[in-house]
Amino acid sequence: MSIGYACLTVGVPNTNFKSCIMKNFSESKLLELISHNLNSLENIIDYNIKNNIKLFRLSSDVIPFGSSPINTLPWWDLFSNRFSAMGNKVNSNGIRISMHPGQYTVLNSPNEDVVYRAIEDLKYHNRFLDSFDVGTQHKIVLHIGGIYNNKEEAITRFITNYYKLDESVKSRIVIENDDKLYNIGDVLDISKTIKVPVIYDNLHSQINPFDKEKKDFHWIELCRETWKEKDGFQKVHYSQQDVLKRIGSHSTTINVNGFLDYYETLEGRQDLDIMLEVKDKNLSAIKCINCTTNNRKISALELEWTRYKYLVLEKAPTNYLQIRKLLNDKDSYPVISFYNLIENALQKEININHSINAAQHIWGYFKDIALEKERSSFFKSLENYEKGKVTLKTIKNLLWKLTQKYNQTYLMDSYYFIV
DNA sequence: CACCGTCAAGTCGCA
DNA sequence: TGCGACTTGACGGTG
Repeated sequence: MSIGYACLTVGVPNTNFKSCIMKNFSESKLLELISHNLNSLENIIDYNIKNNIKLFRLSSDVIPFGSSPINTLPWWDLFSNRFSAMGNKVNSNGIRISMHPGQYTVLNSPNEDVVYRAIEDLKYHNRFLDSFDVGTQHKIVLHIGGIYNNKEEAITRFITNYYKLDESVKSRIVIENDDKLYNIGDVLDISKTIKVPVIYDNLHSQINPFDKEKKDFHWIELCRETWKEKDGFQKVHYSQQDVLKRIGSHSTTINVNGFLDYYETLEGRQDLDIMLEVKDKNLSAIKCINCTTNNRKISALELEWTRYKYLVLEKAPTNYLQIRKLLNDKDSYPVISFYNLIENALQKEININHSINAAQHIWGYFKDIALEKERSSFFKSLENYEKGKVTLKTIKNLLWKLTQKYNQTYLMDSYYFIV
């Protein structure tokens, strides 16, 4: 079983993607953007390898205007060396990649033009994955599309248009239930005709159920039948509702207790990959991996603690002390209590005294090496923050600059700087 | 450097 | 029939 995350990272330097608006489009601009984005993508892959994350969705935005007629660059050729290098890393580390065109790629539209663009977009996604030289278990996830006042016809159109796709594109397509129009029953039905694997999304099914009496595992077992040998392990999407936001909004982080409730219903099945859809991305991936791994070593939690500790200290000093105590027994693996305390701390409102205390802790790394003007600048900012003149972000930016300047590797990976 | 409107895509609900 | 909402992260212009 692999657990992974989608497209972007949180708190990993040099992993951002750039784009431009059509108005500023030019070939040289495009070359520059692609080159930058491929660097970022390789950094993400390196990060995933280092953190033992074996499942990752590639962003569609790596090649700006990837399927647009304005992009006539043979990027797969121009950057073939870069793709090979990344492909080797993916293959040799047993990483499974995937892509997921957005909600605007609609294969079943009654508008021919829209369908044409959808087909072009799927070709782009397939070409992108092909550039890594990976097999057909590396999938392209697609929703069914719109209804246009006649669901039956819309489904027929989806099937007809699916058959128009190239064999190589079809070999990667998998279909997913959505939160509005096509529930898991609909998607499984479509799969019966076109024999395409089905991804079960738990949150979509909760919002748009076929039969709300049926549990997640029921659907996962039915979907399992749609995955063949050449498709690799069955994949599912897992996410939780953000309680403060609109129905369907993904949560900030994956709540460990909720995830484990779900995980336990899977009856120990290991031939299943779980793609998390969550705002804190890689952070939740590491969390869920640590919660489900058979390799229960406290060193994994200690490593996590180096990343979370100042954020916890800033939000909840009590939790900070509790976690330190929790990690004292080196033969234990108190993973659930550990993440419960972290999640609890991060939910708390910022308290000005606690945040000043945490900033001073970080300052401790620099107090003996910083220049006098850096010292005065820090304390001046701290004073201004206390008076409400500047935000905490200013303080953190200042400390982040010092972290980089003085190469404080221990602080480099700290989530403290992700405001 | 912080802030915020804009961009890009297609569908659907509502005047 | 046409317009606004929906979604997302980055752009790009302003202060």
